[in-house]
Amino acid sequence: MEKTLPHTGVPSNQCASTNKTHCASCSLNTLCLPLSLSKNDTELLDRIVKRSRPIHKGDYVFKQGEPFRSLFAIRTGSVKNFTIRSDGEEQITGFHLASELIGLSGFNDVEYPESAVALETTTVCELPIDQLDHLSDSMPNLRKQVLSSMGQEIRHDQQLLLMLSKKTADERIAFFILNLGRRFQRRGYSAKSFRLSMSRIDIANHLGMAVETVSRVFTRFQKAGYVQAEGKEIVICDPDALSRMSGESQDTPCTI
Amino acid sequence: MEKTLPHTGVPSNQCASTNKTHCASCSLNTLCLPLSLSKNDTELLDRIVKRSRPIHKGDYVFKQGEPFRSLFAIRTGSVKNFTIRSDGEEQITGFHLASELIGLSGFNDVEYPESAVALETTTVCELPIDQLDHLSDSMPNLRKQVLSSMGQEIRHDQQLLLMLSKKTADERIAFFILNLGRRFQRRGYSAKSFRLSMSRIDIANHLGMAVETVSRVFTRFQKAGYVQAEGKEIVICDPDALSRMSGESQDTPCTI
DNA sequence: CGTCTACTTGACCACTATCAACGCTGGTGG
DNA sequence: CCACCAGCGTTGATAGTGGTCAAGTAGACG
Repeated sequence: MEKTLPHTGVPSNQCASTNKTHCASCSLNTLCLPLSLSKNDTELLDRIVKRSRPIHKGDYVFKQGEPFRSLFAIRTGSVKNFTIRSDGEEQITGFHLASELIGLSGFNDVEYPESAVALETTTVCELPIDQLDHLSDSMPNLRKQVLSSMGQEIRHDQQLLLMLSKKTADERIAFFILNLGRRFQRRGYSAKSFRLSMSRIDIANHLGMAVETVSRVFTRFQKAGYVQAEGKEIVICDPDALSRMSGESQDTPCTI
Repeated sequence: MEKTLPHTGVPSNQCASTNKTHCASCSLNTLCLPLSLSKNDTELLDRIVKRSRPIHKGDYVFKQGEPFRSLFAIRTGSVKNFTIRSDGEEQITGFHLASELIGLSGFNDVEYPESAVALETTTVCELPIDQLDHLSDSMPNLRKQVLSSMGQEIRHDQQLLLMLSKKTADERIAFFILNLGRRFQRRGYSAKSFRLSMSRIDIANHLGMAVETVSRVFTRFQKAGYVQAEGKEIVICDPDALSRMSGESQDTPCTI
C-alpha cells in the first residue's frame, strides 16, 4: 500500500553492522546530519547510529515523559509529534518526513516533552545523545549540523506560530498543502501530487480548526479548481492560487 | 520611570574590561549561559562578551536580514522579536526578558530570520557566534548550555503553538499573563504584580487577536476580579481563576 | 457482511474581527 | 504655559468566520 521500504526483511536490529544501510550510502545523506561531514566523519557518525526494524503505523518512536536519550532521523515514512495537554487532549506540534531529525525539543530536559508516533510504516535511525555529544567533541561540523537542525526547527515553529496566530482557515490549509509539497520536492518527490499520510483529524488538530472546517475547505478548494483531493491523495492544480491564498508575497511567483 | 540600570554612565563600549559588569558578578549568572560553567570557564566566556551601552525603546538589537553574527543575552529590560511577513505586516514571535538568549533562530541561516527591538531601555550582552563556537571546542558545558537554550526556545514556541491553535481569547490572555508572571518570578520579581512593557497592540499581534478583543478581555477579567489592570500595571488577584481559564490542569493548584 | 471510524454536508449560533466614535496621555511647538 | 496632535486604549454596534451539533455516506477491516 505504501511505497516499499528499503528494509530487507532480515531481522536486523540495533547494530549498524547487521544492516545493509549506512550513512555513506543512504540516499538522504545530503539532507540529513552527514550533510557537511567528511567521508571519514560520516563513517564515525555511522558507527553510533542504531538502525532498528520498521515501526508500524501508530507505534511510538518515543513517548512524552520517557528519559531523553536519543535523537531520531527519519529514514522512510513519516511521524506526527504531539504533546498531551493538561486537559488530556492531544496537540499535534508537527509532522515530520524522511531525513528530518526529531526529538530536538528534548534538549535541556531530562525527558521528552512530546511524543512521536508513526503515521505509516516508518524506519528511523537512532542517535544516542551521549554518544552524539561525545562525538561532537572532535567534530565541529557535526556540532554545527545539530545546531543547524535546531535553528531550522525553531524557524519552522515560528513560521507555524505566525500562521496560526493570524490566518483564516483557507490560508492555513493553503499553506499546509504548499508546505508539504515543497518538503516532498526537496526529497525528490513531486511537489504537486502526493499522499497525505495524516488524517483530516490530525490536520485539523495541528492547524487548530475543527475537522468539519478542514473538510469544507478541501471541498471548496476542489470546486475552485485549486486542488484535486480524493481521500488522502492530493494533486495541486493551481499552486499560484494557493500561494496567493496562503498570504505569501504576491510579487514572487510560487516556487512549485 | 523604569528601574534604574546598572550602567554607570561612563561611555563604555564593546570591551568588557572597560565595564564593571562581568559574568561572574552578574546577578543573572544562575539563569544565563554561565549556569553550568566553572569559575574558570565563566571567566573565559566573560572575555568574549561584548557589553554595549543601553539601547533605547524602539532601537534594534538585530534586524531581520542582517548577517547572523551574534547571540544576545538580555541583561536588563525587554525586547520583542518579530518577522515581517510577505504582506508587510509585522508578526511578533515572542517577548523576551532579562537573562534570556535571543538570536537563536539564526542558527543554520546566514542572516537573522527575525528582528529584535527594545520595548524599554535595555542592555544586552553580545556573544559573537564565531568566538562562541571556538570556545565551545574546549567547553562541553557551554555547548550543552547553548543546546539547552535552544531546546527551551523550541519548547516555548511549541507551547505557544499549542495555545494559539486551540484557545479562545480568554484562555490566551489568561495564559499570557500567568506566563509573564512566572517569568518575572524566576527573575526574583513578584509573579503577581508587574508592569507590561509591551503595548496592547503588541499583545494582540502576538496572540493573534484584535486589539479591541484584548482590551475587552482585560476589562472582563477586571470586572470578574481576576486581575487589576491599570494601563500597563498588572496585579493578579486570582491566579487560580486565571489558571483554570487558561486550560491548565484543574487538579494541580496554580504555581503562583 | 457488519461494524467502526473517517469523512462529508447542512443548519445554527457564538465568538471575535471590523468599523466607528471617543477619552486619555505624552510629546511638540508656539 | 497651553494648545494641539498622534497614538494608545476603551467601548459599542454589526457582521462574518468558523465551531458545534446532527445526520448521513464512504471506506477500512475483521
